[in-house]
Amino acid sequence: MVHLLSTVDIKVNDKLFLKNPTSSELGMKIINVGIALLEEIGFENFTFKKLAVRIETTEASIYRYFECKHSFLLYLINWYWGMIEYRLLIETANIDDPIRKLYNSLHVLTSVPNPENELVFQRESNLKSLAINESAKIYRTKEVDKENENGIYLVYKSIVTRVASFIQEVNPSYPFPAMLTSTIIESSNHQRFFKDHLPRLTNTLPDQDAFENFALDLVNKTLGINGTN
Amino acid sequence: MVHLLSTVDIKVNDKLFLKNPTSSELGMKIINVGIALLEEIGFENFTFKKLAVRIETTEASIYRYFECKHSFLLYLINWYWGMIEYRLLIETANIDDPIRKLYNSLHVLTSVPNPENELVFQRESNLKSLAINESAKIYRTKEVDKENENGIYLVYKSIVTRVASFIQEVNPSYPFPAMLTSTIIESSNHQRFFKDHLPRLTNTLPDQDAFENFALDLVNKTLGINGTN
DNA sequence: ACAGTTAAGATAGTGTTACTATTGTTTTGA
DNA sequence: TCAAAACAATAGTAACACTATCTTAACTGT
Repeated sequence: MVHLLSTVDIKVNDKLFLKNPTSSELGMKIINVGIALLEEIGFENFTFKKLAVRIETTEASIYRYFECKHSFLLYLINWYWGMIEYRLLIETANIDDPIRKLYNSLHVLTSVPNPENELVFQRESNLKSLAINESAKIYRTKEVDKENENGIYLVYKSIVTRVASFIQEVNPSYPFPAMLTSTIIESSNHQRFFKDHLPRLTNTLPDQDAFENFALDLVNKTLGINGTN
Repeated sequence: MVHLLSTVDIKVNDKLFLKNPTSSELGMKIINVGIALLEEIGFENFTFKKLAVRIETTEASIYRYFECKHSFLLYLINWYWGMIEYRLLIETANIDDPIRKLYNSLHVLTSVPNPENELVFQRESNLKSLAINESAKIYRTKEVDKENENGIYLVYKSIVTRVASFIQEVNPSYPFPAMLTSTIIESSNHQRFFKDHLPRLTNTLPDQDAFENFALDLVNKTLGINGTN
């Protein structure tokens, strides 16, 4: 057993790998250097060959861990979702006020973690970038239904279901809790992408995280919460 | 000159093609059969070779029109955006009430056109499917900044700016008009995708278009519109 | 200490993708 | 009717996405 990615172990659906990468040094290198390489050149230009060169191993060795680069990305995004779910659990534990639970959840879903500040998970901010830049590509494929049957999206669905249940506690008559939740998750990612690349599609506020404010305002007004944050 | 895609001609940024496909029979075949093939096998599995076989021409001939399959998809999505902008223009012309303009805009952005009902544009519903399934992939790449410099996203930005201006007419103090608009556009696409493939991420209403209702509710409450639709 | 297993490295090979280049034939429009 | 453009036919290349095989290194249990 080697040094882990973090103090808490995130379980990832075992259909996403051929051999568990957290079980070996090479596996960990694939993950860590893989995240960096994906960030650097993007999913389209990413190949196992390039990754193999960078970590001084061979394509064949990487293929012993992952079936293809699509599975690899799915694995990493699943890891990211697992992390979000874990943080959601912590940040809403022992809180009774449903509005507070919802606010804390929103923060977990929409904030960008500070790299200096990664207490529980290493590479949390790198995985966030990955989610912002690449996550939209993973399920918009012809294979989504098959993957879904294999349980690949369970964690994502569980996150949405959990936050949707907080929304229903806050406002039991609101008819679109899951839609609102998944819209905020997806929107968080693409608005952050827009901010960096297509700023006319978004709005910024001086010295503030505009998206967090946007999402909070949206939720408050949509659910009829009139308290001050 | 051959039979056009529609009665109104949509101008698409000429950096997206090498030779204008609307100017020839073969070009039109590439577009029409290309849309169908993309719908059938998805962007990942789509190749110019496969398209060439289906329309009984050669790869080389298709390459005379488009640089690569990414440009081809961008071209089609730009066509879609052009169509949306045109419909936006029509549906808000000669209307003074800003709320009505906004409602009509929302309908243009979020509704799925009936294939029987394509008055102005052929393939409008096919292009809508294409937008739902593939549009999220086009700008999440390392080339987005270069493309943006070439004006590829001008039409999308123009759509957002236009609807954002209606939002500001309705509620001048709302601080996130562009964010709200682009969130609704993107959300419309991914919620429709979720509905078909990952239904637990969304909500459905019996006998109604849940997303249109969700978006309308969102806008009404966010902007403080309290009239009945 | 040694045999057995497993992981990884090294190397090679295959079919497909994403193009580019060339040459010859047909179309068309001035 | 003649010149240019468009298209078809064919060939070729480098990279990509794998798969297979063989060897060496490392660790495991008795």
